[in-house]
Amino acid sequence: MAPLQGQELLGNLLGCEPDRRRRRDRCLPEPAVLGRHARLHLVASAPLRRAGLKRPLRPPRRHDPRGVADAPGRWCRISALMSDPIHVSSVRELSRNIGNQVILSGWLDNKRSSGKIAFLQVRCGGGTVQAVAGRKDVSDEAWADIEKVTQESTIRLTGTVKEEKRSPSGVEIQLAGFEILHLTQDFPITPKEHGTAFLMEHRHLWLRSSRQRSALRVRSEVEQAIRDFFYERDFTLIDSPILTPAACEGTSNLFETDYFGDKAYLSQSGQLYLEPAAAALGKVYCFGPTFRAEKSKTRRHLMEFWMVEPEIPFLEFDGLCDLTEEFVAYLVRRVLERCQPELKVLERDQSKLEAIVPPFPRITYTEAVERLNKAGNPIVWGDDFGGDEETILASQFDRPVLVSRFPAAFKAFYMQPAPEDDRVVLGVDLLAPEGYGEIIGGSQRIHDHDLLLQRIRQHDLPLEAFQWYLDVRKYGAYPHSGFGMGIERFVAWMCGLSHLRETIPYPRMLYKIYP
RNA sequence: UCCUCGGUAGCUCAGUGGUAGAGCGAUCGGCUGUUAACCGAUUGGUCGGGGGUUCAAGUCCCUCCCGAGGAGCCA
Repeated sequence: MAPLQGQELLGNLLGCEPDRRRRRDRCLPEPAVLGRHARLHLVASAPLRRAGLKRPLRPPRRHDPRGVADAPGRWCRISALMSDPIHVSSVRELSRNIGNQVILSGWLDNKRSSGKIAFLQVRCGGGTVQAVAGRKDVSDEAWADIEKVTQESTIRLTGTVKEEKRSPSGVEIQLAGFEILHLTQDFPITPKEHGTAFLMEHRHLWLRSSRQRSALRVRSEVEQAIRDFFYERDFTLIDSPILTPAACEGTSNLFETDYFGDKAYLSQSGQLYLEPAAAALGKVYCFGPTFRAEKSKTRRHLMEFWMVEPEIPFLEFDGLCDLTEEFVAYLVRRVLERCQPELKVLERDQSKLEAIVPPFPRITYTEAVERLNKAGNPIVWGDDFGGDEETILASQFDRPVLVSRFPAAFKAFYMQPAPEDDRVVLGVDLLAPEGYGEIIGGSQRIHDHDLLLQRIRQHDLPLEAFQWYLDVRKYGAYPHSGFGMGIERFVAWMCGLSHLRETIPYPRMLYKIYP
């Protein structure tokens, strides 16, 4: 129940008849949750006075910030002292405080003023609201402060909330008081344009801009949706280790660190650690940071990124493709449902996202090669796709396409060979539309001990480092499948951003680790 | 690592071998409904570093540094 504030507190408590002799009296719902700054003054109303009760009733919890008026059956009237403004910690709370006095602390986004009127754009709780002050509405001291306050200064303001069509948000605060908590000098990011190199040097301050705030809110929603998706389907979250003794897949470059005299590496995937856990707990997933020391210098790569990886026992390849499709459709729907303000700030073409509904087209690698050749791309069977190939393929569909059954030669060692043709493996990549490319890579894993051993040897991997991984095939082997999704690529797709660096608060890129 | 393009005021950028420029910001003044407010004035420079060609280099050449985009690799 939303706290009752200000004038709403005037009324009769607990389901009694409204006292119609006083216009402002109203009947409160039961139980009434009182706003933080409500001061209760309960007095016996006429029927109780007639019954002989003369002294005021004590309020249930006087000055309790979250007080509940819980005096069931009492026949009494509440009145509130209206002198204290209501503390507001986010501009989102303003729409239910129309007409009330509020007090709000935040940062000054921008200011526009003429000689005798000033408009302040105030950021509070991630959103912004316009505050307006006329010269005569505030004290001389407050007006002097309004005149000298600078962009990104910290301020505290008091005023009345009102609906106002001329305000960008439709709500406005008519200022009564204004106070500078900290006067900022020369905030580097001005309201005009800046280059990305400059903005990245000031990433810690760039976060305050509306587009960056929106992208990070979408990221937060996506991460919440991921956890909800797996929680609702009875998965257990397994936090895989970040420090690992050896390469998980052996192909990519790893960040090396010292581990008490031994070498250790930052994890590039949690999947291998998930497979033993799946034998213990059933459906599992991991979700955490991942590190690749590849010298990739493109808009689609970060050195540190977040990956979610589910692993499902007894799920075979077709079921994996179904899960991939269901997962992506769920996340897109959640973003559309809960991130409307953010998508509007980002000017995302939402019709492109609304089209992301099952079923997704599914083609094999061999079919993909044929399609590419028809489209004039000279790729031959056995080559891996590059960015161009992914874009051409994805552009042939209006929703993500699942490409499966790749040549074993360029895929990871643990992928299960296809039953009909052992030159290809049961791996699947999901290519997103609009040039966003590979979002998900998954596969059915080899569960036969001897075959996996053979693959480890073929890939020249250090056998001793994989003994524990082989144990999964030694003690109760089971078919299983899973996939990995890069959060930043997915968020970039949702937001329509061309570069991953804006989808993570502090991106780590080639040679760049500041701030 | 390779390829391409860049580096000029705090920021974004013009600049034809011949006097270093604009807009924004900042500072000062004006303006009672602004929407990246507007109007006037002021302020602001190691032209990325070094070397060379030239009477003269921001401009041409060499070299190094830094940045952006892409390739490979991948999510």
